[in-house]
Amino acid sequence: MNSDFDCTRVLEKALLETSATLDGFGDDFAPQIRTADEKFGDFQANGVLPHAKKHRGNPREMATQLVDALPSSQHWETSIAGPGFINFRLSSDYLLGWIAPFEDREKLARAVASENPFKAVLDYSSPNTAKQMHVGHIRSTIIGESLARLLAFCGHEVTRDNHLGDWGTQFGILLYAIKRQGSSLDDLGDDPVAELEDLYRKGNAWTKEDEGALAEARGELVGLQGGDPESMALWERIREISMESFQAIYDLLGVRFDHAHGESFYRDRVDQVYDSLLRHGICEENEGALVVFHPEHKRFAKQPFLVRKKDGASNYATTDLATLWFRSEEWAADQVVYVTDGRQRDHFEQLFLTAGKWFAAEDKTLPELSHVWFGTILGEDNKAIKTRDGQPVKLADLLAEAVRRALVMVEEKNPGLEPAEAQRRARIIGIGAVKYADLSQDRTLDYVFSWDKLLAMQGNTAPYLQYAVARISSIFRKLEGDPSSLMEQARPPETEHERSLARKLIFFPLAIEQTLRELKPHFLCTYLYELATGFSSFYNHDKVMVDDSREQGLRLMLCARTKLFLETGLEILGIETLEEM
RNA sequence: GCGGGAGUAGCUCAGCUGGAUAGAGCAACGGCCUUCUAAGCCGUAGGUCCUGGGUUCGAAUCCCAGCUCCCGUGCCA
Repeated sequence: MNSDFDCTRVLEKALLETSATLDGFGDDFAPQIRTADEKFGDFQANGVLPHAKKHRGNPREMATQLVDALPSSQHWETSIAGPGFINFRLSSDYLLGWIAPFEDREKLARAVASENPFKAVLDYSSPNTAKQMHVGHIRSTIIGESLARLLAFCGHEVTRDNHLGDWGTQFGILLYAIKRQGSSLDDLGDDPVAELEDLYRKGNAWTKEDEGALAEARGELVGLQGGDPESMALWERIREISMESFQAIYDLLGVRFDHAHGESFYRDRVDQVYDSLLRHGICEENEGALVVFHPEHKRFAKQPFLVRKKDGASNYATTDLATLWFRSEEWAADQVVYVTDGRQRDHFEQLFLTAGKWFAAEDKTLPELSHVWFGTILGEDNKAIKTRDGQPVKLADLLAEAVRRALVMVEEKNPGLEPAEAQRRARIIGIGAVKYADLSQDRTLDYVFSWDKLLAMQGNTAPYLQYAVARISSIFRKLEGDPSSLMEQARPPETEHERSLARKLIFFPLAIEQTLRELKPHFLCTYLYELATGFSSFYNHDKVMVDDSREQGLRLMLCARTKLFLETGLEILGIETLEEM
């Protein structure tokens, strides 16, 4: 990130350069620049207080000493308040100077670009084949996509991998059910994946009540794993059918992957994992299974990480290790981000510990590993939505309902709009609403599924942000004259709302940094919402179409920059915008 | 049992890792459309930040104890 882009860095640098010249300050001073309450200023430095405590000084005196020594600047005014806060109020000229250069996406992207770009692999969505996606799958897909876009926007090289659950014991039962029922996979009706799910349920019931059926299902699994051509062909077809149904949802969501190397992709690579772990003495045999213990860890010293079941089969620990190896070896990943449910935290902690030892033993550099976990979507009973009992809402149905509700509003507000255009707007608004509803909440929190929560279109929602963008577009449509030549004449912000909006704009880098640091999109959502409220307030108080060309120039510039930041931020969230709503 | 997450306005949630008088949205109430899109703006009301201690200039945030809910804890992922 460009160092002038983030004002906190500019102020921090100024304070540090000054404090270094002062006798009493020492070299351990941390300015702690934060955004300030608007009534105090734009930024504040809190660092003098703890610093004074540490050095047994008087904080107010030390703050005074520091501020007095600070070279006078045309860019900001300083003041000292309370026990020793240093407040900075940026000058109007500085605000204008900061905002003016961001004429387009390119200039913004260049300011954001990381000095140290790396290769990141994002592992997200990851549904199970032969099953429909339901609301429980929405979080990984949406959060993962958003983080992929964020990393890419910050200049990193991103590989998106859909780690499908396409291999495992369930296929024995499913193949058995298909053969017993004599089903044709090419004639499963309108909703083939629902049909597959149904077949699995039947198969499951049969194997539970009948020993013979269970044995046959196991036989099917062995056959599949042994590469039996007929079984393999069925399995392939199941994968295709599933991918088609997933793809319809991904298309609607605007999600795309570079790869979909599911678990099956690694089925021939797991033996190498056992061999290597055994050779290095990382795993051991225990109760017939191969397990990894971590004696140095208080919990995982006793709680094993199973890498091979006692029947000799691999499990997800094995494939995850093989997958990580592949991503490191073949894709040269510097970072791997896993976006999954929080209930898998133990698994990933053990995976990371094991991988650390394994890579070290193999003398390989371990990529930086991040488990980006999220809370569970709960049913009305406060329990996790389960596929088994009670049908969870299908993801396709949720999205369809979102579009339907948005269409009602679009038609109400634009009577006579062409149906195709109304449909297009409804899709962008409805899907945006669903995505934003999920992304705007801290991902680690559970929430209870609610149509009204996910499909809200008023207040802190995607449509509100999209609406701000649409209103700005409308201004530029109606403008007579050349916007760029008007903007060149812009005077500095003066009115309360001009200043307030400009101030919101300069916080953009902070929001990006915070979101990136924590890999939590809700920080960006909060920022964009505040930017949009700042704009709405400005819009209602200060008319853009005014006679004074310098005043109009500034207001147009504020509109243009707000639009760019909102569009860019929404694009990172995976939310489309509209010229007209 | 052990480990983890959560508890903030009637409801849903923020609160930038210890800062100034705790903020939004929804719901409620009252204003604002012959003026750039009212999916909006302005205002009013609403709080023992689960409870009790502690640490200090200063705590929703940190430490201890307790209460409630949720999750994980060897062959699912």
